[in-house]
Amino acid sequence: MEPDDARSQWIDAGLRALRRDGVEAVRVERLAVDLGKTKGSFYWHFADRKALLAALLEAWRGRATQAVIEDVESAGGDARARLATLMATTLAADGRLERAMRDWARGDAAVAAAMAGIDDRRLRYVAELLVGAGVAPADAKLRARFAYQSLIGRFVMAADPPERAGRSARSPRWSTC
Amino acid sequence: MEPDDARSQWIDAGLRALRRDGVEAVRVERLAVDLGKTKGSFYWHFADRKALLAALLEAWRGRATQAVIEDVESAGGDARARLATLMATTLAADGRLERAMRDWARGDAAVAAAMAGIDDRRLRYVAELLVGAGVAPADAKLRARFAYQSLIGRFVMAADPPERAGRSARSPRWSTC
DNA sequence: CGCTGTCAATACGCTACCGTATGGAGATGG
DNA sequence: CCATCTCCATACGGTAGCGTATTGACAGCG
Repeated sequence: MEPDDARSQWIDAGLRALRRDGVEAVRVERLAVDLGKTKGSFYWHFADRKALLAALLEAWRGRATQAVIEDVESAGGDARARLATLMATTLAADGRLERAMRDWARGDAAVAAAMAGIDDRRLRYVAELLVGAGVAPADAKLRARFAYQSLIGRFVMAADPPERAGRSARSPRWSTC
Repeated sequence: MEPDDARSQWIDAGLRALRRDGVEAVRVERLAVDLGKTKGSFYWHFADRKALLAALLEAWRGRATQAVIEDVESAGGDARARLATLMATTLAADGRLERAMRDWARGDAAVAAAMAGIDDRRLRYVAELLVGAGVAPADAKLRARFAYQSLIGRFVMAADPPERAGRSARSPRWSTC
């Protein structure tokens, strides 16, 4: 977990490549050039390219949901406030990695399963917040799904994903839909 | 345009590969095997792989928007009915090609531009239908965007895209959101 | 000083592709 | 009958990338 660990360097470089150009760009020899190392190092730390990809998936999974939820929870406030925090956080987030992961999920069952789990977790969290904000439980699931899908759609549609769009005022009025 | 035209066969095979496994899977020699031909044929009909990809983009662009809109328009009914038709049609559609195109758009400016144009066209159509259904023009754009994004999100999220889900009853109540 | 474990560089073979060059079969017209 | 045009097959050279094998640098330790 030490940041100067060579293995972590490979993983970081892999995540950068994944974020920038998708899974197909995660190439052992390219990362080696990026890091100023050679394949000899890589194959010391990883069995093969597949092992690196697995590590990337795992690294991302840890940060994908837990971090955001914890941030929102720690920010406090009532359900409505936390919902706003969540939306602001998510809308301001960089969707590139998310997008690359989703691309990757098509064609890799393990990644697809991880994505499905993460989607489910996020959906349950949003629905829970909605219920806390006074939405009828039956409607909450539907609305959560609708809102979440719209968010994903936004990320996927964006030619150049938000990346830190600055103003978040242009966003739809989530809480009123 | 004749369906038994050899060039069209290459394009169809390319679209199949694109749909199944994304742009990266559109490989000249693979398609050649699929078609029981060889590269000699391919390079007779296309200058290079890039030319095939351009043809794929063009082929898809023709069918992506125009066809759906024409279908809905020809089905008739008032704006509300046409909106329902559109939703039913789109929800029942196979999103794999759509998804592959969107993946492809990240990393290819021309594809991204085409996608943006298509998104815009669809959005304007949905907004127009919403206005016809009595929604205030100012709200129509917002709602159209929200609904459309949600649709894209649905396609992208689906681990195994609808493909022809049979029942479309489980879908959210679009017209009431 | 040797020994050993850790990490990295170099060199190699292999596969999957791309694009080109060339030849050849079959039709069609003079 | 031959000339030409269309369409495809075969053969080739080149590149990118994977994974392996081998060697070396360096540190800690006995």
